[in-house]
Amino acid sequence: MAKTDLVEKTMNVPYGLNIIESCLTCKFREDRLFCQLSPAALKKLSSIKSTAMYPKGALLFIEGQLPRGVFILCQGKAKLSTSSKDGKTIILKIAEPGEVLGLSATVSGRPYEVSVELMEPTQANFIARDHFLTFLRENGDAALRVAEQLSENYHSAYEEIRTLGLSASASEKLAKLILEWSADAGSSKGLGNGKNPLKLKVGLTHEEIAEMIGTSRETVSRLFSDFKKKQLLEVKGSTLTIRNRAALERIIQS
Amino acid sequence: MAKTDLVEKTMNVPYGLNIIESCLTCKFREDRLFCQLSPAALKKLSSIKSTAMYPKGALLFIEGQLPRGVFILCQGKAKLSTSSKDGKTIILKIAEPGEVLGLSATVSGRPYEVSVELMEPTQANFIARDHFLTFLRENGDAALRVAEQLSENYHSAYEEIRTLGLSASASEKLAKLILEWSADAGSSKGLGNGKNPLKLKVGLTHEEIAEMIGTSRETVSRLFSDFKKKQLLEVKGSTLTIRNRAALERIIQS
DNA sequence: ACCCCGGAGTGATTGCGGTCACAGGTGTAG
DNA sequence: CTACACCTGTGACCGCAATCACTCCGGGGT
Repeated sequence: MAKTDLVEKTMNVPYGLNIIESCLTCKFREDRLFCQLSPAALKKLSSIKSTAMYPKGALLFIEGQLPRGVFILCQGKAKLSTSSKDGKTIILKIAEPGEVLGLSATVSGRPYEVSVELMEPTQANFIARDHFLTFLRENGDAALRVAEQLSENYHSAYEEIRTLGLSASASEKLAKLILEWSADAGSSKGLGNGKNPLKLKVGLTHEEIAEMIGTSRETVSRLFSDFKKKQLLEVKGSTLTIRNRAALERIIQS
Repeated sequence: MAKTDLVEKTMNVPYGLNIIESCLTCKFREDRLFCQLSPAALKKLSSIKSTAMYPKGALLFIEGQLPRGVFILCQGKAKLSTSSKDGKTIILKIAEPGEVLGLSATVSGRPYEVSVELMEPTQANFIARDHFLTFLRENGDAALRVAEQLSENYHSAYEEIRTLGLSASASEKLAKLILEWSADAGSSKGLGNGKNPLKLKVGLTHEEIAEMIGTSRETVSRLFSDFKKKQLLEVKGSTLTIRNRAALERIIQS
């Protein structure tokens, strides 16, 4: 494909990324949205998508814009956020490679509800809205997969509502977030207790963490101090070590 | 169960409802999920659905249950809520006739994330999960409509996140809710200002309103007093009259 | 008629966490 | 190496709203 050639030529060492050459050999294909489609459908899909590289900090789209289409993250993380006029911001989620962004807006035609900012240099596929919709109309199985994805999106939004609405204290919310992280990372059994400390990398500032749990930066700082004092965890640089997971779970409580 | 017996026995004049005989003549068909399907698809659809009547207070399903299928409200309102172990409850939305409930859980196979309690005697259609899924697989256009519905669900969850996470004060949230109500009701232009008071029926207790905006019952009471004192609105029985919509909008502000 | 119960209004008290204000710390670009 | 920008940690203060504890009201049920 000409497009890919172009990419190769102009971006030999784009932003220090190794480019994923083809969707067919992409390691994320298996566990994501468009796995198990018919070969014909897959072919059609790759004919309407275009790949591009973006630098760290780039904005794929901004809340309120009319939906141009969907983006699929090949590699790199992205921050989905929304903010009010008075500058307050919520981070709804950190998207990982393989995720489809802008799906609900593209399907419904409503404006994008979040802004997407890349946290690292990123390779992403783009599919324009009209192409995407006609593709879905012609491929019922793909439409069903999209429905599943949307269900998942809804579910995570729902979880966010629960934390925001049901948890009394800020410490509760922070504990919840940390446990979520640890589940994503070493999902392997009972780490994080006593003799089995669980380490994880946190690439977020306190400010950003605050925006994720709907509190202030200072409160996050104080809570981390607290948790450290209580021996629940340790922080060295960007590495967080969970020392007493049980106690964290107890904070979320009852 | 005794409850079901009661339902069967009293079915003749179920709960003072006029039964909607057929989906084909239902006035909600036009503007809802499965409009504009092919006649064949519509026929199939009505062959797999079953209609039932429920008393006020009935629970269609409960959060955490495995998804049995979807419910479509023919008439009557329902309260979608979720709650934590310690008894705190959030109401996510009040569903109106025509809405499809349990969609995301049914599509994804995840447990229902909310509980649905009927606020009035209600007629509803039920479609079992497996029937529904095979129907979707065989009708691509229906799958796409489902995707649209899910987008909408996501969108309203997203709005909830914004109010919960971005609004500073409780008054802001209440003002927002009231304006939402007024938009649903007399969407007609600039009512609710000065000489054009906009009346609307509120069938909710202060307790329930509190659960919708994530605050306490007492605070809702106090806020209503406040708003009345400031001439923004009046309350008589279950009728709420908006006197100064502009001021309400100013509360949401900046 | 009565009671009774669920809802509504209101005061007093208290504490969590937001905000302001600074003082270190760390990294990186010049 | 220095400088500047951006993080992090902490103290002081103070306001909103949760909570507790009542009273009052109205509509059913018996």
